[in-house]
Amino acid sequence: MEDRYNFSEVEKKRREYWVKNNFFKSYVDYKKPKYYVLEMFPYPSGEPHMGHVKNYVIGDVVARYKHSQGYNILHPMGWDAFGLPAENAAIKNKIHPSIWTKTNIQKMKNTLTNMSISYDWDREIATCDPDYYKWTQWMFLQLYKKGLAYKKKAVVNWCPSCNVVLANEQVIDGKCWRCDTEVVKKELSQWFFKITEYAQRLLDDIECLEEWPEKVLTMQRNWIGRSEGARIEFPIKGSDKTIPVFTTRPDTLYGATYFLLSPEHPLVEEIIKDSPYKDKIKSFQEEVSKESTIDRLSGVMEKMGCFTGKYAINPINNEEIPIWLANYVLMDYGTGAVMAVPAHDQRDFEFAKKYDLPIRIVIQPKDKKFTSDTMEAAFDGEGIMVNSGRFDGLPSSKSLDVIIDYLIEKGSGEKEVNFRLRDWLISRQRYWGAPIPMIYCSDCGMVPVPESDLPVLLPEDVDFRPKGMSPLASSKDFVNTICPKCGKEAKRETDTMDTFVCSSWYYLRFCSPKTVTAPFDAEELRYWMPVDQYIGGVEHAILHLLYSRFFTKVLYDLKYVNFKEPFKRLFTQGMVCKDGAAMSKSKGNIVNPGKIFLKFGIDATRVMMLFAGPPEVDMEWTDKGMDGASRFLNRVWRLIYNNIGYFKKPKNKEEVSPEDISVEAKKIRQKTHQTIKKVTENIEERFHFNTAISAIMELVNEVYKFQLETEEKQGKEGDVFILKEALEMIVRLLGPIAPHFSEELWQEMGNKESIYMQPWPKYDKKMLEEEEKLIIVQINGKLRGKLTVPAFYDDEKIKEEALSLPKMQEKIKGKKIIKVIVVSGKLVNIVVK
RNA sequence: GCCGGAGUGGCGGAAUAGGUAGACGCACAGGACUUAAAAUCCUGCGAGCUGUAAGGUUCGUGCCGGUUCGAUUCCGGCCUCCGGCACCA
Repeated sequence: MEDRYNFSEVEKKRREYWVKNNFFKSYVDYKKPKYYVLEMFPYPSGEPHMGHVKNYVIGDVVARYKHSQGYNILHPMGWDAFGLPAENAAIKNKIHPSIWTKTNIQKMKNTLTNMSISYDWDREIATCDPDYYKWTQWMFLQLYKKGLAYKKKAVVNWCPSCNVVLANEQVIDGKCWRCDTEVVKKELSQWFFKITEYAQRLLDDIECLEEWPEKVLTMQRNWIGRSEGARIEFPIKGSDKTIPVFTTRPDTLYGATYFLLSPEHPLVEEIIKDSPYKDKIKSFQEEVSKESTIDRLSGVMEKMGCFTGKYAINPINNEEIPIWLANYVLMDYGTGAVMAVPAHDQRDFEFAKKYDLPIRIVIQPKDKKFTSDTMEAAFDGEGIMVNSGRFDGLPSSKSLDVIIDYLIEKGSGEKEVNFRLRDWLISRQRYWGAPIPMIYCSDCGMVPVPESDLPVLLPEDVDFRPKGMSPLASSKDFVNTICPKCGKEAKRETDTMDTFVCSSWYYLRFCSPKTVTAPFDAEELRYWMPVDQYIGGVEHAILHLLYSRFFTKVLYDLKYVNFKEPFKRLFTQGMVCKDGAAMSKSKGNIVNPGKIFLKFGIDATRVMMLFAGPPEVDMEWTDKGMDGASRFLNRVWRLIYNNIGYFKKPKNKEEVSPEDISVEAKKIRQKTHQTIKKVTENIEERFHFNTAISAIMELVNEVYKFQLETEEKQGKEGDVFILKEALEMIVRLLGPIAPHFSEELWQEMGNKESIYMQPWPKYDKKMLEEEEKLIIVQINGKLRGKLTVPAFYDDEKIKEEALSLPKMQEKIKGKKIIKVIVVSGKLVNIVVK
């Protein structure tokens, strides 16, 4: 054993030792409870960055910790390998996306194996591997069979830079989630997954996700966006058509003074065909369509409208109200038509003011009275109904149901629930993805590829430069096929699937990655799923996590799985920042993990990342922090090295009598057990590795002082036993945190078996008890003194002692004691006047 | 605008069924060892006032107020920052 910690040597030695002994291989074992730890698999973009490192270190600590608690661990890793960057890099550097991707996978895998993250590499998967995407295509077919995959012509989000459509979830602030380019609208025929059919269940089952961060659940709730209300039919004057509107406020129906249509509403054409305002309306529609997505989404846009010349009839009072087009009415929410109630909706209020439309108050608050010509903003609170015919005098809160019932009776409306969630657009006009397994036959129409013909292989030899249409369309060998139904010539679908489809089920594949006859082995799935601990960045709070929940529910309905939610517990880690900003190439504040590992070692990096702060919070990377972490490891190393002799000697007796132990040693023993307790609780309950490490540091500091003392004072016979226990615990508690380091020390201490195989240490409650207690003495709530008393003292005795302190006597002299508060074993507060 | 989360020393952060604010670490300063440096070890380290010293004392957890013997923690009202959603009818 060297007198200083040679990390490069030790890390290499221990890495090889673990691999040689196959410690991280996982097998089904019904005798043991299972624990499935999963970190969100990465997109293989090249070298891993510090964010990856943080993610995998957290996962590794959890996996190793849970293993030591006797769980049978599944801890796999793979690659989310399809996607645009591969294609873009390929275009730029003229290498095939598959080569680029494979090279990157190799690079990232090298780093991860170097780090000795406890992955079972036999389970490695890559979504671009035909053995994998065969089953992604299979998933598509199951959804298709169930009517959950459909193709339709729709106005979609188009990124002009990536040359590809985007799902709603991939549009952020009107911009492409990947390249920040402003998204434009385009009408295209596209494949969708009917996630909206699961909206209610996706919302309801959020209640089951007790161990997910509240933040993520809130985001999902908002994204699903359920609102309850009514669908009300408005007849068009002079036409047999009615136009439905959706409203959450049927109670304000009497206040509807005009009617709004989205400029894209399909009925606009018909309504204006004999209108004198026809030309004006056409140019208005054109103007609105030119408004950029960003402006239209930003909410700061000026409200604009145009009268159609037609009238709608309010079904509740047969009042005729003018029909306008307005740019603030969205075609893809509700029905694309709105009853405008300016007195009780701020948007309608602004619009009415601008175009001088009537405002009619139908709900008055209890404490004041509004008048339509003096009110300065819409009143959207609850109150008493007025100007509402037979409903006058009803509280608005109660009138909701009453009015809906009345409309139902009249046949002009019904209850309705609306969701903000849209169907998931999954087709992409790009090369590097899983081909959609569909065939178009001029006779049979759209025919799914038979499951036995899967996979539909991605052709190798394709010009994949983006042209706005799928590159696969240029490959005749790919496109031309025969119809599986009639055997005639037919053409393949040339779009590929959104990569989020691939990643919506990968956690299932990890349970049996080599199964060839099915996407997963049912038996293995039953044992391993659901994922017990999922760890990743919060940026997937909606996208990936919502899609995966959707897939699981579909598979549940198809009886392929027996659980409704895939991830039992979710942990979202914070970002790694430097100089106050997230590390990014454009900011130039990237720290290369490989260089750090070479300079400081893997374990020091782990300690630094874990110690910098709670893992769910963004952390600040500092070089000084790295110095501190290596200093700590070296300090522990020296501590063990200085005392290694005790472990080499023949075995000491296991038990010692109290007389053989010095007072100082007793304190060390107490501290040791307190530390076990604290570290266990901090890891178990909230992943607060920073305080776990600080607790170990405290113990190390105390043992340092203690060993110096015993050297000089020669201690008592039993002290060696206590010292050894403390040292052993320091090493074992560091096991999951600094694995190479503690494995080496553990074996240097004479243990033959790996520290990885050791059970997690348990603390002894008896050892936590103190013989003396420190009592805080306050006067009027302010700290005025301290008192040490035997632990068995009761409140009365403690109070006496506190009051009789000379210092207290002096301070309360001449004052009146009003009362004395005693908090058992902790504090005395003397209240004086 | 709505919904979350957070504001604590020079810095990262501890401490909340209300009970010593600042654990642990970083930085800094002083000392020991050394020819010297590095490394290591020891000591100090929120601010002010006071004392030769030990100590004493006031202020201090974004701001203002409340409850309480006692508030970083609970309540009410603000301010700031971060994240999400955003003309969703």
